[in-house]
Amino acid sequence: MTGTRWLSTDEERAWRAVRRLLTVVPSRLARDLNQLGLSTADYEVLSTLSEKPDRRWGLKDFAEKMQWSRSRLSHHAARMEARGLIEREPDPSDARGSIYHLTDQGFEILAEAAPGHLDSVRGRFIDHLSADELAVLERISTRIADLPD
Amino acid sequence: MTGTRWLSTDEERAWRAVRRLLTVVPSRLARDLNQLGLSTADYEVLSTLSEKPDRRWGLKDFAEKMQWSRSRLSHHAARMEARGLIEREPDPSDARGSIYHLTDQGFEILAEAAPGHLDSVRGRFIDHLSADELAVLERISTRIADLPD
DNA sequence: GGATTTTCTTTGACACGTCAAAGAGCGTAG
DNA sequence: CTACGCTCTTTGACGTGTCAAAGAAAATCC
Repeated sequence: MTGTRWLSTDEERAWRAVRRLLTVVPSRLARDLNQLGLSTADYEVLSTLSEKPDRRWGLKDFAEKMQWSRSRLSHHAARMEARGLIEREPDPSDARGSIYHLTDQGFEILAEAAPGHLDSVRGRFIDHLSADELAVLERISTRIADLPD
Repeated sequence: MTGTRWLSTDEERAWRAVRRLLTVVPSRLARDLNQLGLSTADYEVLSTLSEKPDRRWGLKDFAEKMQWSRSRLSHHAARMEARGLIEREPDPSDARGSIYHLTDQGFEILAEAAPGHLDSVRGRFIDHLSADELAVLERISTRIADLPD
């Protein structure tokens, strides 16, 4: 064991607060989104797909872009396909590959859910921060997230 | 639909960064903890239990304290009991109730994992923030988490 | 060109969380 | 004291994520 330094009182209090943030924000956004008929994961898949000009994506790159494991994406895509939100076709240029694309229905559902989700992000997060705070938060977030894995 | 305001460029960039923080930090801490043989949930249960002087807690209050659903805690406790980390007994004062307490093994395992987890929190988060930043972050986190559900 | 290794997606088994329902005891109103 | 409603914990079904292994096609090496 390395020489462990315990947390100071300030650090401890701050860490407890941050831990709460880390649970509470995602769970509230998820709840709001559920009322629109989508899980957070669904929403991410749909919006990531829709950001690509042609709205199609091979699993490998798609998973990488989303920072998901391929297995996770494959599982989730299977479920979304069953619901008619996306479709898979074999990749003509590589017979091992699968290509995912949005169905019209998937696109519509995303379009319906997006404004509500945006309100949710505002109402549960962004609108409660000053521009300065948001800037600090972005710097911190980027720095931490960019640490080596 | 309410008059939806889209995100400004700054807000959008900041929100993307924060979203990344929200996924990446918990997942790294979870990974570190897994290597010590515990899930994040396990660790929370053990440490919450151990913080109580007598190390015993009835499910209802325990769940409330942890902000977990009773069902979730009951399920998770069943799994942890099977692993010998905690035990349940009937509540003598209310025959519907269940009382949870740490086993010696559970306490030992927590004691072994705690320093490593602490290093992890430092190395993946706290040590990369100045005292000022940590203070801002605590204020923000508290404010956001305390919003009405 | 044929064998071997690598890459890619899917599948299966399992741990986890949620929601709804079941099962049992408590509390109270009459 | 009995019947009703309320509260408590557990259970079951299901959607989800992870990890390991299977199955198939490419790429590489001789």
